Amino acid sequence: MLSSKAKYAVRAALQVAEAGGGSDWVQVAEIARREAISRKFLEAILVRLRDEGLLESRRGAQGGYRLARPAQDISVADVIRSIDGPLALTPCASRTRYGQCQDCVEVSRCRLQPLMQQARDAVAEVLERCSLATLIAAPGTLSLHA
Amino acid sequence: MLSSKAKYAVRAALQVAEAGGGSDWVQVAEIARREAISRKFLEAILVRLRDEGLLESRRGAQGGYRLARPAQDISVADVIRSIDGPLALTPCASRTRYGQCQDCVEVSRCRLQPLMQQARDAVAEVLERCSLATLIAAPGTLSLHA
DNA sequence: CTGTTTTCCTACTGCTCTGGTAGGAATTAG
DNA sequence: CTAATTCCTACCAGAGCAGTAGGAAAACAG
Repeated sequence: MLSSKAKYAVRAALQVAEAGGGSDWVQVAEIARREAISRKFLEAILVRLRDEGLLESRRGAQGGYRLARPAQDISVADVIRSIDGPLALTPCASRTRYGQCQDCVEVSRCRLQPLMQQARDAVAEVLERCSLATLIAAPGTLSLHA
Repeated sequence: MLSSKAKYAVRAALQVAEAGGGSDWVQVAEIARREAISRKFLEAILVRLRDEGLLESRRGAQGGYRLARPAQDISVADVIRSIDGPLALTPCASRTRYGQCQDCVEVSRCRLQPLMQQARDAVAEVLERCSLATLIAAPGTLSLHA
């Protein structure tokens, strides 16, 4: 399950992407209002997305956030990973942050790992293919390749 | 990420399936030894799998656990869901335990839900297709349809 | 240069979940 | 009856989650 932080993050990223084609600065308070999220809580989320290189920020009056890259170059997977970490079900199946499972005796002989990698590939395929632009463009197109 | 409980559960289920073709009673202590899991901890896991209908148990001397169904009729998804709950990334995308997300304002207009369902379908496809029998049979066959 | 807007940083809190541990009751085989 | 084994209840420490609070730092407007 995703954390609510991650869900908020995707929604917030969509708001940023939509405002002025993603090139205008959008304020936290504005996003918070539109998505009905606590402003303070949202702040922490956006700072994280900025630290991960998905957003840019500017302080002060008329400041705010905007996308660091075009909307079609930011996938939903990027956003989720920035907040919740790897998509994989086990550390040993993660490509972005591979690590050995502590409870696994020997990775090379693990019977689950190949399966876990398949599962990771399957979910990554879906979430990496879908960019913020895709999500904005058409609610209809998504169901097409389902 | 899976809990370590869920990973132990899959390994334990494999041990049960392997012993005597799944029809003999296997003791907790035996599984704990072979998989290097705390016996008491494993007990809780197996009780859960039994409650969910995947295993049968018998108390007393010569007691233990065995599969409630043939190994090819128990999927890895079944085991994982028994311990960790739904595979879906959001409640609103779960088929086995559908529920509305609290933080979601209106489900019918949620822009994430279709995508989350795709992700769920993708991971479920992999984990439901793979049974305990599949995992036991061949480490090689798995990588074939990757 | 002053005030206003807005992000940014640090710290705190209450709650639930995770990963166990402990002790003993109930049941079954021999 | 005795030994083996599951089953039940309770407990515990640490981590993570979902926020909340207060103010410092920066940028712009005038």
